Amino acid sequence: MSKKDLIFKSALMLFTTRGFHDTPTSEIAKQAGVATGTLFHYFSTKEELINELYLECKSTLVDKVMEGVDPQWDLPTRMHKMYFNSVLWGVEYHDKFNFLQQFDNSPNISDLTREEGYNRIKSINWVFDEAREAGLIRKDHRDMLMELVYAFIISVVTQLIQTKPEPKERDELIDLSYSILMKAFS
Amino acid sequence: MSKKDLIFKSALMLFTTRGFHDTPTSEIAKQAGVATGTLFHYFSTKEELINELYLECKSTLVDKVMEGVDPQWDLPTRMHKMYFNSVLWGVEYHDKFNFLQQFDNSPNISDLTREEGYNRIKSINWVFDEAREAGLIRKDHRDMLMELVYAFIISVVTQLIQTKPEPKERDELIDLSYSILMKAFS
DNA sequence: TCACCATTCGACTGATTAGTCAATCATTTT
DNA sequence: AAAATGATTGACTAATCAGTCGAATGGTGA
Repeated sequence: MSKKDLIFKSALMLFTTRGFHDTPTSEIAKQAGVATGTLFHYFSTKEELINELYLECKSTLVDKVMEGVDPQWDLPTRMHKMYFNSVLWGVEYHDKFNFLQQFDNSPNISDLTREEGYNRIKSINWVFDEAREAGLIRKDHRDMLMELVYAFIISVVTQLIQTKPEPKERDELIDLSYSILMKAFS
Repeated sequence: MSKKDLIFKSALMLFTTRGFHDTPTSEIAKQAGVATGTLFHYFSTKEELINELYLECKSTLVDKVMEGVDPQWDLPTRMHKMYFNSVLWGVEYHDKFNFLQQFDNSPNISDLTREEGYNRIKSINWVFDEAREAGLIRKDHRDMLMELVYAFIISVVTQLIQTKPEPKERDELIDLSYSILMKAFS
């Protein structure tokens, strides 16, 4: 693992457990096994570090959600796969999941970064609009419904992290929650 | 307004906009119009200040959610009223709403305070147990429903704060989200 | 061999911060 | 009116932190 990645990993862990301003750069460097000078060689400020970390998380999010999704598939199949991937991402990368939950609306992330982050996950939102057009979910109040769908996913992930079921039962729960989602939002 | 309340008010604003560790006590005192010594006369440490602030927020939360809820009403009526009150609380007191969202899981709040905060909102959680007893939801879904309700409330409040609709449309949106929520669990 | 540059190091600095303290000021009690 | 209690002040200090800098290292190509 490169020094840069070691710094990312260390910062991710420390920022989520101690918060941004209560995590000294010296501690990030120490946990990463590098000198502070090295940290500032890769990231000119602590702010830049957290902003890049934020984008890195958003990128792996969209990668995982889109993984194995064939554009040729019909809409319901793609939606189901993406929903499944979303929840699995939250469970498998729950350190990144936590980080995004904590810092998505934090003042440490610049407006520019937030905008760039929004661009990176745009492709996920497209399918939502497609589903509305196709009449799979109700048409009114687009933005609020989207928020509610995300809220739904977040609570499923939180629940799975707390109960830690076996893979088989876990997958069944995700499928169950998906059918509930589709029923509730149609 | 007492000096203590002025300090509370100033700290609430600064903690939510700048974060705990990026808010100097000197700045809290300045915005409150008092000397730093006065702040430390009322709160022996900065930690104590945020912990007391946390409990204060929890208390006004439970007051608002339970406002006008008659124990004589049947369960669905009470649940609907409480859901409505929760969202309205988030909109009306959105500084406190933001604060709790940011600091509910922050390491700055001590375990003792969190426990005390949990005690204060206990009466809200009872209604979930009641719903389970009454067979309104499946027994193993209690925690899941709770997570989902909280996640829903957060996204509805966030949405309402962003779009600032008229009271009539606002109430419609709250009811829409509530009906989706209920559909998910029926 | 040597020049070059990216990488790495960690001691160091200037700035900032939480909390102290000794001194007033205000109010109530005796 | 004297004494006591509590509220308020802000200059001060010891500690901490983000970011700097000059030196050391090692790889690459001429």
